[in-house]
Amino acid sequence: MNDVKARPEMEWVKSGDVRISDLAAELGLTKGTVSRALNGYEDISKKTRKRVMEAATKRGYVPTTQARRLAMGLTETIGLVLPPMPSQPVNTFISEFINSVSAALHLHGYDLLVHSANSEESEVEPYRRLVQSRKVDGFIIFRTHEKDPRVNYLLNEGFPFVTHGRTARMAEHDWFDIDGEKAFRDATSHLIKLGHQRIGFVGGGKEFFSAQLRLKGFRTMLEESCLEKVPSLEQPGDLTGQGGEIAAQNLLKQTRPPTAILCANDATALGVMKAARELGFNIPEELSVIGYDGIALGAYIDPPLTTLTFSIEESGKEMVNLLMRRLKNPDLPVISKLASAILKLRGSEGPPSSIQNKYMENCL
Amino acid sequence: MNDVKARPEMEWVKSGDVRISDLAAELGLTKGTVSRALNGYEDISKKTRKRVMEAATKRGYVPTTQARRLAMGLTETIGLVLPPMPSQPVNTFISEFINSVSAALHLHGYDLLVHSANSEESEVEPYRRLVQSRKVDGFIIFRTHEKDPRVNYLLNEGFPFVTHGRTARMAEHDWFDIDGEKAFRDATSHLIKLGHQRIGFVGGGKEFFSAQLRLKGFRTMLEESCLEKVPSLEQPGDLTGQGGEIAAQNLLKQTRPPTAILCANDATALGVMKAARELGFNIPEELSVIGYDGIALGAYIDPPLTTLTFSIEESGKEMVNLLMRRLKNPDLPVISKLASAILKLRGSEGPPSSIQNKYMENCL
DNA sequence: AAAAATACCGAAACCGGTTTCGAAATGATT
DNA sequence: AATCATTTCGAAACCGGTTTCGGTATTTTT
Repeated sequence: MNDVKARPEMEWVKSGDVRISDLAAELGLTKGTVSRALNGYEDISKKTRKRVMEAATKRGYVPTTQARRLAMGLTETIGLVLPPMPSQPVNTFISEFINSVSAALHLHGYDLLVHSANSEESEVEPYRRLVQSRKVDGFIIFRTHEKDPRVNYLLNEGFPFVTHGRTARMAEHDWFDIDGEKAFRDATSHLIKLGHQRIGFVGGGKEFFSAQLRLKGFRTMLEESCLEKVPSLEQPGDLTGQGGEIAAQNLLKQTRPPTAILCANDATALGVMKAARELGFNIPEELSVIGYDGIALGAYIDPPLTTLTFSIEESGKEMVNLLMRRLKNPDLPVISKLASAILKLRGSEGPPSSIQNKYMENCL
Repeated sequence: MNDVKARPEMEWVKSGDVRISDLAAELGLTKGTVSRALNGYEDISKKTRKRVMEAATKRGYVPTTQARRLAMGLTETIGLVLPPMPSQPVNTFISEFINSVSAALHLHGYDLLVHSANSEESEVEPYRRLVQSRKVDGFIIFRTHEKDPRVNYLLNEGFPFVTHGRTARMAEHDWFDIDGEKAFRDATSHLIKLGHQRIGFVGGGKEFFSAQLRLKGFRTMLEESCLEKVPSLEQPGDLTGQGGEIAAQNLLKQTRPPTAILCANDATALGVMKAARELGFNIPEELSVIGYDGIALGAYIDPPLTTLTFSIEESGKEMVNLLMRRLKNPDLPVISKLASAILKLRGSEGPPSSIQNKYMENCL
């Protein structure tokens, strides 16, 4: 890229053209010495170090990452595999999550490698490839299943990772999770205090462990409040808007439809609201709806969606902390962190139109 | 990692433990020969090649990516820098986009490095770092500005990249874009045919080039239809829900409010709808609203949001194609691809309540 | 059967850094 | 001033591959 024409006299710092050997030659030193000077080794005189540093900044020297990493035997890269998303409606979570993870990693000098999963191959295949080709030092995994093949594979391989969400083997790996059980106890309690007696639940499929915990919280609170558990009021879902629609139809077409519906995530809640509208249920007068995720967009719909929300940024940061700790010392005991979601009231819930029974504080 | 205790007799294929030198020693060959055998060089006998290949698969040999890339002088990695997203409501676009780009890159053997931008530093800083440390071979850039510092930097540096969106210097770099001008001509035409005479426009800030083109399409169609251009009906926005709210208030509180509002994206449209509800405008009877982006979630609100939509997957794929071409041959002439958005009618628009003037096909 | 051509593989340099080890130069000690 | 301890740097190996070059061994040609 050298122009034949003479350029005006200016610092022509075309970045990326100076290697450590160039610097060494220019300074009359060896590569090794320059490297040690730049990396703060103690066996370099202040004078030499100063000379090297100045030359480095003057020439705009930046070490080639690939070479440094090869020499040091690490990739300084963390892998994140996106789940196949066939027309997932509201995956606003993912981009925010990626953003926060990436930012947190950057503070530690790590890069984020985002890989997409091919829905035709096994779920672990992308992980296997990344491990075998040694492209990453560890993984961030989210949307865990109770029996998660990815977790099984990595545990077996002894490869570092942190999950967002618990698994059946959570005692064997670091994890971060939101206390969905408590969140749904809170939400259920809130509805009961408003006077609801028949509360529906639309969960994620049972493959997602988190969805089960949310269901558990729902049931627990029902029991504590002496409300009978009605199986037909618990509908499965697939965490999509469409899943919410179908589930809501099943719920609302019953002879005694629920007066409130708890949803395992916001996308589901949007589907529920849509179906409710189409069936002529006014929200929140005739039907209360509560979601989970806290997507910002929920504030813009009518009525604004009451939801359980948590800090995605904090999630990313915490997970990165756990992972960095693990990378520094693989033999440390497993730790985990459970954060809590808070109920953000926005208006899609309220007292039932006809309060059948008075709310009872203590049940005996 | 050798256990002292004897293990049962099984193929102990712990992946990632075999190097090319191990293979070579095992076969009585040199590294170079093994490498050439594996990479299909012609100067290897069929017999030797077979022997090498079999040993490789048997031992589960996979070349270490870092070493290969260092030797070959390329990173096989593309960078994508996320814009700072301070509570952006609807960024579902981003995750889908990342997903499709990542998948497309994978087909070419490339990885995607996702970097987050720190809002405190200059917009080009992340790019500069990635270029200088030679972490990537090229960039995918989106949300371009008319005068885009990132584009300026990379062009000056001679570094490969493709943009999603045009810029002032679009003749100098490859780009992919949606024909927003045409899209908004179509949408405007649709509204006019429905009988609307006073149409509002909520644009993105003028820093986004695409927003300007959309505005241009809007104006063009107004002119072609002999509708006067009313400056007060053109409101700026910032592509967020909140921006939409503010803009809608400015529009709807006027003495002669518009009967329809075109929005530069769906997030804005949601804000507009929220403000309209609060001001007592029924949609679509008293106010038509049209968005742009085609976020899946728009189908779940009430009324479902009519929007201009395009294939994000195709966008990602096309951009990757452009970039791969550029990497293979940096000296090829600049090319670009313009895709079109289609108007997806979902119900948030309709004829105005009172048709003031009859729609005129030709204006003379 | 000798010469020329070809097939096949080893040797070594290279990519751009890091890190260990030892030697020379400097300073401190007696 | 001779001895020992420190400071400071050079030399070389190494990370794990790729690629060029040249030299045998094997065929093919005459």
